[in-house]
Amino acid sequence: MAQKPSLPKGTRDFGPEQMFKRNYIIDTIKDVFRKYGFMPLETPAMENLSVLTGKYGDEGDQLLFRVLNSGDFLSKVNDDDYAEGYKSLSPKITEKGLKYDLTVPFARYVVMNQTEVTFPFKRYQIQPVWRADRPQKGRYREFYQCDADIVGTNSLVCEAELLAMVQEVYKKLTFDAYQIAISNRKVLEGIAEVCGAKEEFSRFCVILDKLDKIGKEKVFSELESIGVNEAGLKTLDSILSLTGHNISKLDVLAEIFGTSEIGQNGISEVKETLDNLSLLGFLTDKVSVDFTLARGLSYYTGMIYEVKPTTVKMGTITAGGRYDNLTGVFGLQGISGVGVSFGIDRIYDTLEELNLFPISEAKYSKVLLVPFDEEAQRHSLQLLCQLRNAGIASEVYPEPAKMKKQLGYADKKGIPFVLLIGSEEIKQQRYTLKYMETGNQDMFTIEDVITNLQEEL
RNA sequence: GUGGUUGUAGUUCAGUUGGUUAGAACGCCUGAUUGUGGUUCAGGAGGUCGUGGGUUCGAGUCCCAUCUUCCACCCCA
Repeated sequence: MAQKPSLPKGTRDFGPEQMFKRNYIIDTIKDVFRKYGFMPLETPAMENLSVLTGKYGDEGDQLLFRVLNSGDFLSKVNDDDYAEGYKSLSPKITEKGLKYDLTVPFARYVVMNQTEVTFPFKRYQIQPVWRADRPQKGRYREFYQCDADIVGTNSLVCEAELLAMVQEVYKKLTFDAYQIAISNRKVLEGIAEVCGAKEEFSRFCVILDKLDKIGKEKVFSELESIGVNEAGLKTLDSILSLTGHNISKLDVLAEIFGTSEIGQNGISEVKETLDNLSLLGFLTDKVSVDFTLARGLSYYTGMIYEVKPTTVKMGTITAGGRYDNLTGVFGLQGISGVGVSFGIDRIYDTLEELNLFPISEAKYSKVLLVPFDEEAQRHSLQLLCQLRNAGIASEVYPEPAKMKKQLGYADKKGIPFVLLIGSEEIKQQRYTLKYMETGNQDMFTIEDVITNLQEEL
């Protein structure tokens, strides 16, 4: 029974062309991570749900993919569980889930291996994660994250290093049309405090973050609805109206904060991060302090940052921040971490849109051996062996098909050379090497073929 | 989770107010060309019209459900 195959919603295949480009991005990021001293880590696709739930807020819990228990998953369920609905039923039939991000599994790893890891621990991790979101532009249910985190130190040198890496990665990708927005949860808390929204901090953040999307009026009216009074809005207005250089904005904000300890604290963290970044040799003109930057999962506690393209309509392509006590929920207190996450899929779309992928679309095979008959095919395998031993990527058409077919294969696959092997060649021990682009061809011994191809490399 | 949108050949898409046998381009296969690809020419194969119901003498076309695509919201990479 033939059935049309299909993919689960929000998932994709990556064909060879796409993989070349994806690998280009991933390799570039990986190189930079390594250069900054990060070590690789991988964790399972699945985690126990106890590890995942409660770490991403209510929204996040709903977006977790749950894996149904194997076997008779109903064996532990009775009628009462069923009657009480999914909240009661769910924990009895599913105990594992697909990972939602790389940070929480990393925290789990650090806790489980705390005696082995050397702090500060710097690790990078490039793996798919899954979210049961409704797919949309630049949003998939399976997508790759590309994280680098440093845990076990409070130093703001880490923040600066991560921001430096961001700039180095995009420089290597020849992508320049982006801005890094930075802020600090403590600065936001300070703002909430002076605006009288301290009690509603998380809702305050969510609303504030929408500023560039829905505009000031709507933000203000939403803030009013959570109890921010007119004086508070006026203060906020003056903060949002701040212009000029990063440092001068921060200085004015410090005056507005007055005695708000947490706010002052946040400001000095931002300043120190910027200072460290310039000591590392990076201009801070790509970085702008943005007091409306409030996003981030609920676990961020200190510096936060996100990168957006400026000339392409695209969401955040890189984001990160500091989380003071992520390992705390797993029983390891006092470990602070800070990380950054590159969204490969969105970077891909951005580079594609701006035509920034290198033109040299890598093709693997340098030469295709084209045998005319069974005897030539046997002969070609020995030549293939010599070519490969010489380090030349080469392949043979696996059946003695018509030359038209074999040359067509080389043509479509973009293999630049073919080596024709027929009875005449075997007799002479000289083979016809043809350059596909021009159609020029000549006969050489296998040694000369190898020399010629090596010169081409 | 809310609102909208999409689905016809391998791919991109036509298909009139419901009316005979559902078309095109590209791709694929064969031949022109028994030792020469990308060009050209000739011929050919390929479709349960997303799926399941319903209305009708008759459904690719209308209705309902469901899945899928894309977009916006919530939220997020």
